Amino acid sequence: MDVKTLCLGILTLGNATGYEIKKQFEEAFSHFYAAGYGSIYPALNQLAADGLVTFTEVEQEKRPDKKVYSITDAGRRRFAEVLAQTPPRHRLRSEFMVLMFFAQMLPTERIAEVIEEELARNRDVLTRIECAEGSPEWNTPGGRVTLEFGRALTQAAIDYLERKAPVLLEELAAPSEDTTSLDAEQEPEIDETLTKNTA
Amino acid sequence: MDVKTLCLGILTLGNATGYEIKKQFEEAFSHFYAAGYGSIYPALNQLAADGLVTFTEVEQEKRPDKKVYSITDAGRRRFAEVLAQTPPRHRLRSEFMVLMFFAQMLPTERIAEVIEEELARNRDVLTRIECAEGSPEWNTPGGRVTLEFGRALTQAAIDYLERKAPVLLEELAAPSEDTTSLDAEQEPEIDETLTKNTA
DNA sequence: CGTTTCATGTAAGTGGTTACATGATTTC
DNA sequence: GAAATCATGTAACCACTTACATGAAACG
Repeated sequence: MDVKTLCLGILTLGNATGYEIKKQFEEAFSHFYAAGYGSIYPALNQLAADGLVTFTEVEQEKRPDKKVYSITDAGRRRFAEVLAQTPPRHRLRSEFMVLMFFAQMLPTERIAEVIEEELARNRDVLTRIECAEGSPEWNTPGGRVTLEFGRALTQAAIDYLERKAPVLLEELAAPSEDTTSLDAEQEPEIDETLTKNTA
Repeated sequence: MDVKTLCLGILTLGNATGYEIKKQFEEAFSHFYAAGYGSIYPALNQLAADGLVTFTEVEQEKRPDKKVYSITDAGRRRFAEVLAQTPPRHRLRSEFMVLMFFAQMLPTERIAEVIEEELARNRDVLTRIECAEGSPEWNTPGGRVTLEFGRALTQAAIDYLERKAPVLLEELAAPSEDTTSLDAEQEPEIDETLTKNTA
């Protein structure tokens, strides 16, 4: 599913400008789908060219002019069609996790900093979700589920990081002390090769 | 961070072929970074051209020939550099969540199916993580953290979906019965417009 | 006997990011 | 006086996805 389709979906909920659509993304979707102006505005132009949305130019005093977009019947039909045949993918791309994986290659303070940043980001997501939960706008069955689901995941992340960050930092500071495995004594390095070929 | 850098990182752990690198991705990284052959093989060719890895062609009987890649000193240095200046991003793109959000627009059985699929996927991720946790290969401070963190998030997702899926399906089947808000009586539809302009 | 495993690649297409461009108004 | 808000866009670039191509052997 692309940004074009998502814009269509948001316009299903009511008329909006490109700028407002971006805000909708940030308010309720930011924890599972990001989109910037660089993809939203071209998407809207394309949708208009395809007759899936229409717009009215509104002149304003003291504010830049704006285009208020509405979804057309064709647009509604198209959205329903696309939605019906969208496979429910769920992909994470996390440089944070990569940094954690290769934690030994970075200074321990840097890791501490990175974890702190990630915690801050998660707390931020959480407040944004709780704020959206308070607004009546997202109080639909689907809206509630996505917000609650987002909250559950974000809370789990915060809990884990708060609990385990100190342990990791300790391990990194003192690599010889192994706090979890008592039987593995002095395993110095991973073997030179990962190829376990029987040939 | 791109696939090229990730390949370099994996080769930090030991020599491997492109095929094996893909397997490493699947075993330990799949829950936070995906990569297919279509990005791995070109990445390795580029890395070799840049002198960051070398390879030996190994002829095999009964198996296709293969190229075993090793990271060079320049490659190690480059990886450390890139890692040190990688911002810890963490982005989710979830069509599953989009489907949940627009659940009212789909048949209830389809939603049930989608949730079941997502649960199955999560259980799959969980077993893959638990399998990796059993193997000594990922028993490093960083390896443990990424696996445990992945497990925490996946478990939270499973818990939430198992707990709340029946509630959602009930709400969708009987839209008039509102199980959560007792004060909101007969709010029929979201307002025609999302524009809350004061002008 | 069908599927998975091993093994490497290419080529076209897509879709999104980043940076740039502009500028008045309101809030802190 | 600085920063955020409102408001819309373009253009170059980049990285990844998907589909295609090939083929023997082992496993169930």
